[in-house]
Amino acid sequence: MGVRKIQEKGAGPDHYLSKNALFVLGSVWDTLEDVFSMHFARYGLSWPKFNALIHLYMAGDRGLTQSELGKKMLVSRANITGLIERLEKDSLVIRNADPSDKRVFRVCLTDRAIILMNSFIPVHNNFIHKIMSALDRNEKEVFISLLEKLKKGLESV
Amino acid sequence: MGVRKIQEKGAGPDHYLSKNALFVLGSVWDTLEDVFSMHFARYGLSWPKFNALIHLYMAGDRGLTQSELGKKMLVSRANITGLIERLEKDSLVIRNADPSDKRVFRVCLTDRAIILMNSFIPVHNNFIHKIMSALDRNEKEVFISLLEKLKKGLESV
DNA sequence: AAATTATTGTAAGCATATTAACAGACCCAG
DNA sequence: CTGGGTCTGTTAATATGCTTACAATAATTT
Repeated sequence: MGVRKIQEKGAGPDHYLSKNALFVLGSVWDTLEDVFSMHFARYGLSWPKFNALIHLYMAGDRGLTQSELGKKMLVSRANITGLIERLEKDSLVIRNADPSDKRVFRVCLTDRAIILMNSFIPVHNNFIHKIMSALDRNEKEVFISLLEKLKKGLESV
Repeated sequence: MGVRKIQEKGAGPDHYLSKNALFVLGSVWDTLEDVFSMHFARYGLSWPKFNALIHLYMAGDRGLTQSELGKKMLVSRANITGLIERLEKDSLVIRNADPSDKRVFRVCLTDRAIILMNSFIPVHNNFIHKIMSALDRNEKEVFISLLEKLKKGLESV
């Protein structure tokens, strides 16, 4: 049997499994995902689906190509294929062939999606507002600045 | 064509796609996932794999049942089945039948895994220390307290 | 002891992500 | 105007998560 090292109190391998900022951040993120997931589910949506829809909503009637959508959502084209398929199955988007470029589809919201978003967006804004009301204006600013500091540090690792 | 509402500046649907604390939090989390993913990959690991291994490392020679591991990792038993299969394929864990309960396997680290963890854990500690050095001691405390405040708010939604 | 309830690990089906490889269509250079 | 490089969307394989359902085994209740 191999010998497990680093067993001292306070320096043990579990010291980053609790009281650590990254651990707390992870647990907040998990909770956030759960809470948002339920919130979106009440409207038949998911986080990625909402993300796609809001970008398409803002893009207007011309819609977006799958590539454009991928860039905005920061995911690969390969993901978009499946996501759009699922949204199509929900009758929330349609893929229109672009007459000027036979490679691309312009993805557009259906009327059903626009109606959904028109009612969901205010609900979503309230939801976010309610969550963020846990922090006052000053705390929010401090929080954002600390996050940005951490992110800058991350990017230089 | 449906009509898109809420297009006013400052109240438009994109105001929570930037400058918002949750948006910044999400983008930090994304970066964190990328950075950690590369870090783990250098040792042939992933975040979930490391997570399982560190819990097993701390559990000692008796190992953990898949259920116990799931509880510690906060994921369902169904996930553990696949994760353990993949770790078994990497020769990092073995599943020993428990003589006193025919339902369960006790999952244990192989010598290979213990050697790997003995060399990885210090590297990992340094890595986390380096990332967190973006914030000084006071900032870390403030950061954690804000995260916890936010989480408490989240749990009451 | 027998019947009911609970727990364990697995499996199937889905959603979301990744990467790598591909065919088709475009564009620019010569 | 033809070739070579580039871009687009798709596909396949994999990793990770979820839920639901199931069979085997344990534990508890009666």
